[in-house]
Amino acid sequence: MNSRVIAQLAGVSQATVSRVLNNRTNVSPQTRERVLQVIEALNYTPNVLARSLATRKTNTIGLVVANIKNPFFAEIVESITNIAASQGMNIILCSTSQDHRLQRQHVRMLIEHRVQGIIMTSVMLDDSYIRTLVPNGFPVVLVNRYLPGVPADSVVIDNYSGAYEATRHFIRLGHATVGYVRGVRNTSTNRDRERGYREALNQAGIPVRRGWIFDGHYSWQGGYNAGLRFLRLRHRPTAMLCADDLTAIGFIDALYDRGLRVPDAVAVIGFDDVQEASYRPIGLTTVRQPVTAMAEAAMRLLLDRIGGYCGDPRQIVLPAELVIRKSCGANPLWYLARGEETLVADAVPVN
Amino acid sequence: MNSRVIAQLAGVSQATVSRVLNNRTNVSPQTRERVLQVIEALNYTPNVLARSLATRKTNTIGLVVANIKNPFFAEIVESITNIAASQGMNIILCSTSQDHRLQRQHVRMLIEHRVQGIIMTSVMLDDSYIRTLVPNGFPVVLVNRYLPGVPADSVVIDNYSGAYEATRHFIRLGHATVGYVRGVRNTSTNRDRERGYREALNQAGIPVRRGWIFDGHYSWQGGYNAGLRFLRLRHRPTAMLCADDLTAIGFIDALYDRGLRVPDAVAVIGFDDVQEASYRPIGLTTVRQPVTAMAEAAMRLLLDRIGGYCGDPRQIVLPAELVIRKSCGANPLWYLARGEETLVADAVPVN
DNA sequence: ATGAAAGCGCTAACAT
DNA sequence: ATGTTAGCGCTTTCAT
Repeated sequence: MNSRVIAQLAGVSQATVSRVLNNRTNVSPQTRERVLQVIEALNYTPNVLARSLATRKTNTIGLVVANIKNPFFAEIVESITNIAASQGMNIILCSTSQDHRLQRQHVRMLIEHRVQGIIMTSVMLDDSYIRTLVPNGFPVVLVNRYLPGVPADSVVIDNYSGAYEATRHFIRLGHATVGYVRGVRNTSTNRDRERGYREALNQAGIPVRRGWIFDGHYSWQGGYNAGLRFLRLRHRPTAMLCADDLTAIGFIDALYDRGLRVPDAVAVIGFDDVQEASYRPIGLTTVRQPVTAMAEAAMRLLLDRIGGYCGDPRQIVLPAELVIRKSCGANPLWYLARGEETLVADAVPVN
Repeated sequence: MNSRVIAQLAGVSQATVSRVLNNRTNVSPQTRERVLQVIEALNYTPNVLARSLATRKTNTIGLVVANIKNPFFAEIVESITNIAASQGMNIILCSTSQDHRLQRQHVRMLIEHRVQGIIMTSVMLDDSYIRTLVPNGFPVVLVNRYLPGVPADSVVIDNYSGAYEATRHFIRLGHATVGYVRGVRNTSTNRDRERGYREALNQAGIPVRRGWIFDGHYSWQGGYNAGLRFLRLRHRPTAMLCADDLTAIGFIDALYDRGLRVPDAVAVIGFDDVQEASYRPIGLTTVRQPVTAMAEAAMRLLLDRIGGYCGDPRQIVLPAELVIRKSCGANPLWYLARGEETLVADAVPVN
């Protein structure tokens, strides 16, 4: 069913139906009423595809994430879909499973769908094909991970400082041996975090030991495997920084399965501050990413571009914040003794 | 840019370009090659909207979930988008935040986009407007929650039995006092689970006490609040069934904040078996929903409908499975003594 | 205030 | 094997 049959039944031209649908003013109240009644009676719904074809606007944006099951991405998706909905924008969601080919395919699909812009949360450092989109003026915003050398808008937190501070925190707590579990290696996030970790050790005059850096993949399983390898170490570090919270939890679980507890056996800090980190039995100290603020910033950048803004790329870097819980072994008294405020998280919500 | 300019530059008709694009056989290799080269050179991408308009097929399906941040839904989204991608289908995702109006609005939007079918994971019992879609022959599949009286395809687990068995398990472990934290009340899932809980107590001759049933909303916060109210009880039950895992974790966290530990203070069982339930420090006993199987079944039903199948609605009910961890206070020895296999979950993954 | 007509970029007969 | 033509269901001038 289409607007033409509505027109016929209402005894008007199809153009008039279109005017009613779009709330144009130049249509008499009686006519409008009549048209609306027919629409109602037939339960007619306009075809957005045809409209988009005619207007060359789809009001749709593409959202590409690595893995929706990672709660960090789930939170981003939630925030962005909410903002989009409130702006009358629709979202086409793609999950790439950290797969280059798949991601490229998805981007292609999005462009075929004539989305008005794309938000990508999961670019890898060698996804340089993105570079070809941007110079064409196609609106792209990178969130969470960025692409050095690619002139695209981006929103990230200061991962370097986040990791640096987390490692510093370990050192101040008295740890002279600190390890690291990596995330996906060819991502800006992992690169910056690993750099922050190394730099903090260097500046403290603590050598970085290769054997204390484990591979991971921003996943529970990656952290678990790292934990198993950690356990086989002759000399274990007393503290471990993990590339994200999921990794940290996997790491903790591996120790747990062998009867070791955190922070007694090892101190652990993660990255993201997903809700799981705050679950009390876990109590993960972590570097928070302000997801909502990131999503808002990303949507603002993207909508600016869609609105025609074509200035230089803007890079938004939000601050990282260390959220102290129990997994780092910090004791509130320790902070008190040093005259610092306790940074302890999770005030008890009252109803 | 459109296929017409490709045609011009390649010196062929636009119909031929279309043939190349659709891999039709009736086009000479040389022509095809020439066209492909122009396409490549101009980096041309066909317009799916126009194609859909012409073919009346969008290859797109709508997916409506309550809340992507709930890992159970995240897993459903992940599974369904993967299956869809493998079938060349695209997904438009909507998150309703348990809001009737919003959900209705989203469904309308999906129909405007001419999706070829809709998968809904979050219908509420009074979402009877769905009823109007189905008789029109529009493909709709309900997953997780169903709508009694609405003749739509659906995929659920046997929530009644799941809750019944979980409660039975408590009773067999010696608990004579068992409480329940609800999910969203006007959902089939909560209704069936609550019924299973009540029935198990009834059949054991244990009275159901109103004060031991708390409201929740399938959320951490709901569980946490229930936990706080639980703590104010004069006579507390010794075991609590929770409507989902998130609720259970919130409940556990509330107790934890007051210094009580699970299962020492109370035994707890959840529902879903999301990954969080298996995190070792939590170790939540729970009723598993086989998410992947549910997603596959749902997609199969939907694709059948899209393919033209128009038989009677099919209701698929998958079995629920109790996954034993430590939060219910079960001890492997206990099972051993009774000559039962231990059902304990989470075999240690080795790399 | 309303209608007629020309597109939007594609597919799908129908011709040749 | 290729071209011509008529839509798909809208929006948008341009008339009236």
